[in-house]
Amino acid sequence: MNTLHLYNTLSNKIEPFEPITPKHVGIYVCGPTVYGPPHLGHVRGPIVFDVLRKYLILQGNKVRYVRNITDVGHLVGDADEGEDKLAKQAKVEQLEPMEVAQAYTDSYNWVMDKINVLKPSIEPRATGHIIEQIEMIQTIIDKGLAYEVNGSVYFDVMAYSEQQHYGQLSGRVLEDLQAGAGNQSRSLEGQDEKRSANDFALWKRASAEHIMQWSSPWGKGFPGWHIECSAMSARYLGDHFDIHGGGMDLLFPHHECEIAQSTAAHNHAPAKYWVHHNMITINGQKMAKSLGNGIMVEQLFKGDHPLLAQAFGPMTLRFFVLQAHYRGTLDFSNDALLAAQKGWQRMQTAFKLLNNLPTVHEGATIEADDLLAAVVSSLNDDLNTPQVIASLFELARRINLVNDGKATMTEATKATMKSLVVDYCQGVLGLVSEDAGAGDGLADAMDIIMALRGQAKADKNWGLSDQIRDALKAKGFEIKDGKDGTTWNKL
RNA sequence: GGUCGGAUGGCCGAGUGGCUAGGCACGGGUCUGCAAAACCCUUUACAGCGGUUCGAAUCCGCUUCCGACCUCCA
Repeated sequence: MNTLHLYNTLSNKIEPFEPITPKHVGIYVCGPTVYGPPHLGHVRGPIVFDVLRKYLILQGNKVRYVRNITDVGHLVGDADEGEDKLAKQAKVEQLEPMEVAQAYTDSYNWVMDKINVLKPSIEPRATGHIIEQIEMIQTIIDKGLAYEVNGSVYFDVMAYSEQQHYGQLSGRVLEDLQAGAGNQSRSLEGQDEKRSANDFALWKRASAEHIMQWSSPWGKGFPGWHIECSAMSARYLGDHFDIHGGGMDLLFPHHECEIAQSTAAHNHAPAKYWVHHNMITINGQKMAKSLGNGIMVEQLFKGDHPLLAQAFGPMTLRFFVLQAHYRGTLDFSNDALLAAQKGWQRMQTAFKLLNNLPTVHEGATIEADDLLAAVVSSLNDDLNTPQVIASLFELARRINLVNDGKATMTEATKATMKSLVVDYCQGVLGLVSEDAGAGDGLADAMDIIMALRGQAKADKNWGLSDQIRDALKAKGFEIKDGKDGTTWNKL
C-alpha cells in the first residue's frame, strides 16, 4: 500500500487515512484509570498508538496527541453502592484521593518512559475538567437528550436514537440490549431512576461521605464515566478530530456513549477514525484479577512473578508487543517472552555492526531498497508491525552477510540500511538499544576487568579467566570472547 | 441468552484463492583454550467434515473447541 490505511471500527473496514486538515492530525487515546499499579494490559495501547503517532510524524504531519488520566468517575462494579473507585482505594490506604491518583499516575508514566513511549502533547485529568463536563452535560440537557432525577443526570438513549443511530460503533441493536445480560447479579444504584435501562449517567449525585464531589447545577456530585473523554477531546482537539483510540473492551459502552454524547452536544460525530487494539492473555487465558494471573509491569521488569522464570527488559516487552498485530489477541508466556528477547538481542547485535561495514563502488551483491519498500508498505497496511519486524530481521541477516565478507554493498545501500535502523526500527517502532552501564562508570570498571582477564588469557591462565567469567555471570553479566576481543552485556 | 471475533508447524506469530512470512526451540556447519555468544544453513504447518473452483490453509456451509463484549476493565 502506498499510503497509510487504518482499520476503522466505525465502518469495520480498512480505510485510507486522510486527515481532516492536511498535514495535521489529532489523536485522542483513552488513558488509564489511576487506581492501581500499571499491569501488562496497560502497555499495549500506548505502544500501538505511539507507533502510529511516530509514523505520522515521520511522514511530515504535525500531530497533537492527547491521552487522558482518569482520576475520578468510574463506578465500582461489585455492589459498592456507586462509590468512586478512587475514593474507595483511598479509604483503604488512608490517603487523599488525589494522592492515590498522583502516585499511580507517576508509576504509569514511569512505565511509559521505560518502554520508550513519547509523552502525550497534552495529558488532561478528568478532575481538572469538571467545568467542561458540566457545560457539556448542560448542553445535552438543553437539547432534550438528557434528564435530571434526584440530583443525577442521565443520557436519554431512546430520545437520542430517534434522531441518531445509537449502536453504530459496536454494532449493537437497542432491542438486543434490553435485559438478559449474562451477569444477572449486576444491580447498580440508580437503575430505577432511569427511564430506560440503556440510559447512562452523565452526572451522579454524591452522598455526604463520598470524598470526591463537586458543585453543579444539579447539586453536589461527580461526573459519569464517559463524559470526561468527550469533554476533554472536544476541548483540545475540537469537536471533530481525526483518530480516537483505545482498547476493544472500551468499545461498548464507553466509546459508544462517547459518540452519543458528543453527537448530542455538537450535532455530529466526534472522531473520523476509531482504532481499537485487542486484549492480552496470559498463557492463553484472559488476564483477570479473579484468575490471579495479572502481571504488573514492574514484576515483569524484575522477574518477580510465579509465571516468569526471569526478568524481561522494557525493550523486550515493546518488541514482543509489536511482534503481534494490534488487532489480534496477544498471548504472554515465559517462552514467548524469551523468544522475543533473543530475537531482539540478535537484531540489535547486527544493527550495531552497520556503521563499520565496508562498502564497494561496483559489483555489490545486495541492496536494501526492497526492504525499505516492504517496511513502508507493511506500516501502511493497518500498521502491520509483525511484517515490519520480519523485514528488519532480513536486514539483520544481510548486515551479517556483509560483516562476514560473504556479500558486498554500495554506500547508497548502507545509507538505506541506516534509514531503516534509525527512522523505522528506532524511530517508528521505538525499539532502541538498552546500553548497559552508560554514564554510571560501570562500563569503565568493566573495561578494567576485561583487560585483566585478557591478560590472564594471554598467559593461558584459564583457571583465572574462567573464574572471572563465572563470577560475573553469577552477578548477571555475560562475557563473550569474540575474534575482536571480549564483549559483555548485562542479562 | 444476545452480539462479535478466533482456531496456522514443538512454542509465539504474519499472511491469504496457485509463489519461502518472521522469531524462538530442534538439527547441521563456521569460529573458539574451554564454554557461551555470534554468524551461516536448516527443504511447507494452517481444528474436523462437506461444498464452490483447474486449484483452498485462504471463499461458502455445518460441527467441535476457545475467547471478547452485553453498563468494572487497557
